Amino acid sequence: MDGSRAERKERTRQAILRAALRRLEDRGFAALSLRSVARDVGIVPTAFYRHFPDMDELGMALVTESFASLRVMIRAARQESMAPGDAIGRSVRVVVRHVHEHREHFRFIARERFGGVAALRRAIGWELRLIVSELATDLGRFPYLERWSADDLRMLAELMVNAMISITDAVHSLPPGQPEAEAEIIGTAEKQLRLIVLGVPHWRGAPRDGGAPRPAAD
Amino acid sequence: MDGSRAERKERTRQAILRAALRRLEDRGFAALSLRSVARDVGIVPTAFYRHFPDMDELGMALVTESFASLRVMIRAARQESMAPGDAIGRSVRVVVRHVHEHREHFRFIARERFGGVAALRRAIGWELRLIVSELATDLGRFPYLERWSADDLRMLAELMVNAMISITDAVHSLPPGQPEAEAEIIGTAEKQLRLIVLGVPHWRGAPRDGGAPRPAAD
DNA sequence: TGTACATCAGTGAACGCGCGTTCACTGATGTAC
DNA sequence: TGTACATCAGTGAACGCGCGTTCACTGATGTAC
Repeated sequence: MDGSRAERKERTRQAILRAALRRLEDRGFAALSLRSVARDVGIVPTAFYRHFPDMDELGMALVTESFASLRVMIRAARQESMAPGDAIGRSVRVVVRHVHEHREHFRFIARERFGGVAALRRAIGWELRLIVSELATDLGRFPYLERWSADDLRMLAELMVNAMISITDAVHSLPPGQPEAEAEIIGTAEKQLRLIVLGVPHWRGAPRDGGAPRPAAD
Repeated sequence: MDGSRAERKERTRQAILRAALRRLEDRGFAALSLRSVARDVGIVPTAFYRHFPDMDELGMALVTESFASLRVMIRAARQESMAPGDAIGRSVRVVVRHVHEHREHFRFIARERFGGVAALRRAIGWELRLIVSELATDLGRFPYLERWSADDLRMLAELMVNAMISITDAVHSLPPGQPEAEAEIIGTAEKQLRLIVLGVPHWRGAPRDGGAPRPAAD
């Protein structure tokens, strides 16, 4: 056991976060007990209080950590989408890779987004709305989208974020080590995003680019 | 207390389901206790076992009931979508109305879809996949879509179901009695579905209808 | 460098509580004759 | 229609268990002089 007292304390704190995420593999946060976390870390239950005032604060720390992870992914996906070529395909693969590498973070967000703890639902909802706003701003720089209203950009961003969320759900709901099932998920996700993008030039008939008729399918 | 013994038993069973859904307003199913349900119903905890072998079976009964409710909604939305005129708008409004009238069922599905109980996650996932399949079949009858592959129809159905699910999430995450916030949700949902549909005639350039260029926005 | 004191991460006993489940029971309803 | 017996929804006491939280503590690390 080396390191200063502060370093060792930080290490225990990290161990608590790791143990909690591991325990959350098959249970919701509401069903996670302080004692089970302490047991996994190898400390006595009362030592938990040296790091968090209660379980709710542990939950909030997990939200913070999980969204830090999500934002790393978004930054990577954004870079892929700005390079020329198959932007959608590369973005989707970035998402899938990150979901694999940080399964626990994404599962935590997915599960607690509508989970049993109101404080976590609120915090996660807030963060997701922020991400939608940021994507809406980004989208405003793409062809056809420069003249869209802020509202419509948000609408589109929301649609895309929802599509991405359902990819992450699909990815971590399949058992590990099924490359062909995963390839299918990736394929479907790409198609969905392509279909959405396909509608963009025809939105409200704004751009004068050939005047395809509005579909009769509505 | 009238009715036959069987009728009274059925009434208690219904009371248990009602009490459970009421308790699930602010908690996940994993955090729902047998004793709290019994307390609400007004029976002794042990009487619960006359109706369900354990809490898991109560959960499965709630899945069955909630999806019966969901299917009523789908049938209504399908009817709206076949009448001429603003099919999307009317379908969305049907969804929103049903979500209001059966808040508890929809919240249950939303929360337990990724919730802490594996058996419920599996059952709900199965039912949702079934619904996607049925919608895919339905969609195959619309203009432009007759010649889509089964895979692509499923992809589109999934996208639409996800969009609808996020409507229901949005609806029951807002406090009751906010007509203007709700109108905005409805508006956004309609736009999202319209945008998706707008891409349909241009998918893979299949139909020869004017040959709009593929968008550069990918 | 050495000593005296302060800090504080982790300990361990103890508490009261709500939980799921068991068991033998009660007494109203249902059925066979 | 009346009687004797069977069924079974609901009762109430009891159990052992894991939980969150309190408290006074220990002893290694850190700091002031």
